[in-house]
Amino acid sequence: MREEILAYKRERILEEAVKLFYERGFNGTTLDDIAAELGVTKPFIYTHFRSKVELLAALCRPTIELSLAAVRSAAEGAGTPTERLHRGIIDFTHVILSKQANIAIFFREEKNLTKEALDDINALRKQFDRLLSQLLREGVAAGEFHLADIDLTSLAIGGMISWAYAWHRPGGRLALADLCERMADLTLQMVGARKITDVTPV
Amino acid sequence: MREEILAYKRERILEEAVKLFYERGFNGTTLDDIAAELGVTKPFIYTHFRSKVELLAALCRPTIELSLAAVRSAAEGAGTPTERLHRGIIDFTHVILSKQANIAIFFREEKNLTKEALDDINALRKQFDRLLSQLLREGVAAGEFHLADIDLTSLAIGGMISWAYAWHRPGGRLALADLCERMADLTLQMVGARKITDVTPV
DNA sequence: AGATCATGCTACCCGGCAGTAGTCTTTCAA
DNA sequence: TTGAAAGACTACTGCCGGGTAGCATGATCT
Repeated sequence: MREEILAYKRERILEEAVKLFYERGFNGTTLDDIAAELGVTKPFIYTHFRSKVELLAALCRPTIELSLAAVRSAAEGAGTPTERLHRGIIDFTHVILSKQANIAIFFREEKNLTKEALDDINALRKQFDRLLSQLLREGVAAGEFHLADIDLTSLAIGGMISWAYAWHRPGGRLALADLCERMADLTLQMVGARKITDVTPV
Repeated sequence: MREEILAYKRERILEEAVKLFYERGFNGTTLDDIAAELGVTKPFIYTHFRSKVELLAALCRPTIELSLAAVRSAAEGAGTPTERLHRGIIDFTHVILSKQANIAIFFREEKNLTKEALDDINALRKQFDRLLSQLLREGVAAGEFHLADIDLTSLAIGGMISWAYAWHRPGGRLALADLCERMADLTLQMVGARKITDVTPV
């Protein structure tokens, strides 16, 4: 109970910090701004986070973890490489778009993280890249994908999806789920796979 | 002569600013740092730029202009849509990679620009997107490209290439020209075109 | 009721840095 | 050789904002 309340306060601070860092940038936001938005004062924040940069790390890392978890569960799951890639990209895109602000903040503000926090997160990103490359390799081995350069393609896919944080507008032309689906279709086309809908109609 | 020297000094300042902003971030770099790197003092910089953010704008805008010019000249040039897209992506990728630091700075630090400067640059980006979409549309009309969603694909391509600023390491596995070529090939595969090398061998 | 503890606030410090005022030096013209 | 103008430097100012010390308030326990 005591713990839950503490965790809730922490979440509220993070929520508001994400909103303001996203709108005004990390350096354009003061702790007083965040506190004011929450209807509290600056020292209150310091009872939950040791510093402003710790706050930044706390709102970046879990989001990168989610991205990694999305591709991991798809890559290590069942199905053909095509099916797994499709699933992985849908889930990954979903993370990027539903955590759009966190992702944007991470990419923009990584220079503000401590070296330790950044190394830590970059280790996760490295795992992400390895998993994706490995999945592409399996697809090529299975004759499902047709690629000239696996590692480059992996980076290209990662970039194409990550970049969605920059242009996505919630409430735009496409619903979130549709958008994820289309990004996955584009990805399959890019790796030279037949569309999954041709293989296993849903 | 007088003018040329002035322009040269301006360029040197920008050069050093790009280097430091790229390494340490805009807010992590002081004007004293830049001045020290140049072997001059802070007021010297103020004889060439009115403020720190003007310096930032001065190093972002021309790079975005180059990107736009790259796709424009390819899109409005001669050749089939496939050839033009291929050329455009090669040139665009080349801009992104040869101006990697400037691009990185722009995407990371745009929140630090004045509203006017940002609107100005975003107008260029809008033109970029329109040109790319238009080129894709022509390719579809000509039966060369096979796309479910032209606008989305245009964003995806733009993102995939732009993102290269985040992973490219000069002196890496591939030479710059090869990298550009492969990104263009990936793009063609993504839009469902036959590789240009199948069409017009070089 | 009084003691204790948790919780959040008021009020402050202080360092860093963008931007400036005014001086010195160098150059060049007459 | 002197005067003026340009160009760059020294030496400041002022403020913003991260971080903290210590106080007030109110709940809980005895």
